[in-house]
Amino acid sequence: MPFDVRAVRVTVSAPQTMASKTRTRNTAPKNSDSAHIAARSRRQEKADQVRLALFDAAARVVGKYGYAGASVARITSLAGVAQGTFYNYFASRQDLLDQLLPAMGEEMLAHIAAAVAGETDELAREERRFRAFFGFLRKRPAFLRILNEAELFAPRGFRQHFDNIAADYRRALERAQRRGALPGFEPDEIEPLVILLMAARSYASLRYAYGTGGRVKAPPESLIRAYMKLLRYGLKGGPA
Amino acid sequence: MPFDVRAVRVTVSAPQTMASKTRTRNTAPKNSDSAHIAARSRRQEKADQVRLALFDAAARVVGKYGYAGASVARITSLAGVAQGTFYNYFASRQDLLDQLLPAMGEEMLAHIAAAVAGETDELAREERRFRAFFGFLRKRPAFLRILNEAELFAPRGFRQHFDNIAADYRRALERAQRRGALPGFEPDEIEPLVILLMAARSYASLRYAYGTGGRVKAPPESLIRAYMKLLRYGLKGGPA
Amino acid sequence: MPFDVRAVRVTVSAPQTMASKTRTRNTAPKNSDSAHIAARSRRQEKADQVRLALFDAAARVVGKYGYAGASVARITSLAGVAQGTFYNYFASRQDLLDQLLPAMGEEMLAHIAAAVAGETDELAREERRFRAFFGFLRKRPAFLRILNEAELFAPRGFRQHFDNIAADYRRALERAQRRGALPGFEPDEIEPLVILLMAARSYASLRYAYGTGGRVKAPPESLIRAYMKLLRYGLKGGPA
Amino acid sequence: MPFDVRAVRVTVSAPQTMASKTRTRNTAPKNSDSAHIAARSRRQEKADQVRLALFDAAARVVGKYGYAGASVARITSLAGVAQGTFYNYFASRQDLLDQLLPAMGEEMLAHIAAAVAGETDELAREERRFRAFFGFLRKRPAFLRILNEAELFAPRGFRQHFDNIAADYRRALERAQRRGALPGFEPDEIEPLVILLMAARSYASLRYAYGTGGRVKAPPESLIRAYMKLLRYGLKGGPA
DNA sequence: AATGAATGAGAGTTCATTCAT
DNA sequence: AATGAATGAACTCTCATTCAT
Repeated sequence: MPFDVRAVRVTVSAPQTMASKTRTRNTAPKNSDSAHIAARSRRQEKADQVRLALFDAAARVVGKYGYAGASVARITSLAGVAQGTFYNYFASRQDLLDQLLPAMGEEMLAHIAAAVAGETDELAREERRFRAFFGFLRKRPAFLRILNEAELFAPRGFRQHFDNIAADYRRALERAQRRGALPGFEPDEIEPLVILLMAARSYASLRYAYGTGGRVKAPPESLIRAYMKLLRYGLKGGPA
Repeated sequence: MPFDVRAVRVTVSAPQTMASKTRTRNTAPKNSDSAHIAARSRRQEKADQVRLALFDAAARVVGKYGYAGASVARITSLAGVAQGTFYNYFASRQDLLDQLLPAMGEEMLAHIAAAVAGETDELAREERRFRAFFGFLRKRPAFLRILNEAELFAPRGFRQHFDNIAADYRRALERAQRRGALPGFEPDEIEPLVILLMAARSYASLRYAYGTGGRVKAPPESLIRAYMKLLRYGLKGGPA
Repeated sequence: MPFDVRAVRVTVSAPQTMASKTRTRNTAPKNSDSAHIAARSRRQEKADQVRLALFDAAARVVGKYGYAGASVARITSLAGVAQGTFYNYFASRQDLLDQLLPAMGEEMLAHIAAAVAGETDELAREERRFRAFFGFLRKRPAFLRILNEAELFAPRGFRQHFDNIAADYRRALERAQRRGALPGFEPDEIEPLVILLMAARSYASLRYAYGTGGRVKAPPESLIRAYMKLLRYGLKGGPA
Repeated sequence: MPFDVRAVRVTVSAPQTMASKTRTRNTAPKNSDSAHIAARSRRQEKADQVRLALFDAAARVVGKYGYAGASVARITSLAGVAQGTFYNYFASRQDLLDQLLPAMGEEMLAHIAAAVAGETDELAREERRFRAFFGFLRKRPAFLRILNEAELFAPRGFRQHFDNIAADYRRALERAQRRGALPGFEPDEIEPLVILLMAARSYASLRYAYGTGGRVKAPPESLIRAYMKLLRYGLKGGPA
């Protein structure tokens, strides 16, 4: 299944204006009769397709070979364009690599938000988040590796993603706290808490989600039970 | 401060038999008069020194430049031997890299065990473990980076270390359970629990320990408070 | 200040017929009612504008980045047209590059001729030429670099310019000789003499005119004094 | 005819310590028994050969194709070594390219000094220098192109060479002045004079020495006559 | 006539490993 | 056992030119 265009659009547009040269080329359109406009938009469409093809190819390649194995040659070959074409869309290999995670991260956020909707109990919400995270991994198997390697190979992208997710998580916990959940935590403990919850997801995915041949496994129920007991009762794991 | 020889010895022997050709050279003793034995052991000693110098150099280099920057040239140069000499001691660059983490991991385990000794309350023990982990990072600053990058650059070593630590942790929790702590967890939830606790350490170190210029920062007390509240009361963070 | 249109026109026409496909398009007039003629000339005017914009942009770019940095992309971008448009006006990048120096050279010739006008003493004329050369460099800073790099990057253009300048110089010296100056030189020594005088200008500009940031410095008076002493008295530098 | 080893040695050693990594590698010789010493010096000899082969190949390649055509691939292929070997001897392509001209320049200086030796009349000395310059071009045909292109493609090397030559020339003229020649020139006019004389050589070589197929032509006698008349009598070319 | 995306050959450089000495 | 020079495959990136629109 290829990339979701919309999700990509949203996030990618931001770094584009900062670091890459795409979309807003410094072309001075001299002419505006309708034929030209039509031609331009047709070209724009084509360009979007190519850009997406590169994006998608990169995600697959990183998913399969890791960032280290994601050479421009492999990516363009999979996308079906010449190597040089790559540089019409991205300033550098790193530029694309850094866009990968934030783009998919947005998609993940949306996926999780949808899963949580309607649930009001905070612990139940967290369980849904946790499950939805793994659900997303199965939907986008490449994401598992992209996420886990980005810290080292796409640090800018990782930081951006991390901050995105952490901010989102933080807002959620703060809302919960205002509703009376999490009564025991001080304000300066919310961020550490966020880190710990993100850690759980990440490490659990590392341990339980990697299947063979790029496949992503569903986590065992024991993991989810343990996670929920920890959140509900702490280390003792049960009431009293 | 260079590597602790003993710690290295212990752990290294394991991967050696798997992947490297060191230590157990097939130097069949052809002669056994004492002069020869003395000569051989002197040679052996020299060899151990070189081996250790390479090990130590590798740890420093990875600590400073990361695995990706740990070229054989840099390691041998720091160790003061020729590049070719490297291959008399390790089968490949990867071979050494994979030995790095398990060796230091043993040291870490010892460090933590010492910190926990004498404490009987399980939650207090865990707090000591958590603090001792960060204490070890400060004692061996290179370990922070070695640990966090090993998963990608030294997967065999990472797995071995991971299993070591997890097994140790598991034994600790099982003992605790037998003593009546952790009453709420089923046997098959112990391993997930171990993962979650390891995750906390690792992610927290990622977020809070990296200082500038290879320095390692002490974690904020708010992190430790949040961690302990989570373990004591779960997500609600306090009693009732 | 942009290019002087007239100067360009004059010179450019020559290489055009050799190497480029411009100006003399094979647009056979199929119809000759005045409306068509007017339309055509309007189009012609537009085309000349584009052509000139490219020319001007190229001169600026070479002046700033050198021939090596004068990519078609940079030139067209500065000229405000698409890359492809370039090839409607010039057969190749090299084609334009080779036209640059001869065009500016004509302008230089005119500049120097104006400076010399009215002076009859040959040595005084040469001093005026020498000074006017540097004056022109300050007027058209880009020329300095264009001239000095053309030999390597636009050899055809350089040769053409060189021959232009040398022929002009030669005519001047021959006229001077007919008026009784330069009595000691044989006819076959005039050309070498021209070379030597051109060498002086060029090397002096190389050594003394390059300022920082594309600025052009005025040469020191000691240079001009030394030059004039050499021409007046030879290597001994003074009478007796 | 390959490079003159001695000439190369002398000059190259200087930039080596500054910019390249050759010769003085950071190897810690741990052992000093005579076998090792012998082995080392044999290796050193071999290394010198390779270095020289690369140097020589580079000179030939630049002489034939120019600096722009002097790719590492071409140089190593002509030298008969692998591309990677190049980087055992030079920090970069540019590093070697910048060493080319100074090395040959030293040789040129020696050549000219030999030609001038014994002559006391300054004008006669200058004629010998002028002729010897062209003589050297014929002896080392590659030098012509190396010299003329270095300014643009090996600016560091050019500057070094230029300063070398200019300093040498300057010393010669100052000596001459102390002996009573050049009475008309002020001290601050010596440097401009040096520039003008170097200009003459260089431009004359540009105009008269380039033959077909890398051959170097002898300059016409008319050039030398014109040069000497200019130096003897100034622009009037003859007495009175 | 104008556009601008696509092309692909070729560039310099790195580095783990080998191997003759 | 130690050496360190040689290797060569693989990498990222540039840019003049083409051509469908």
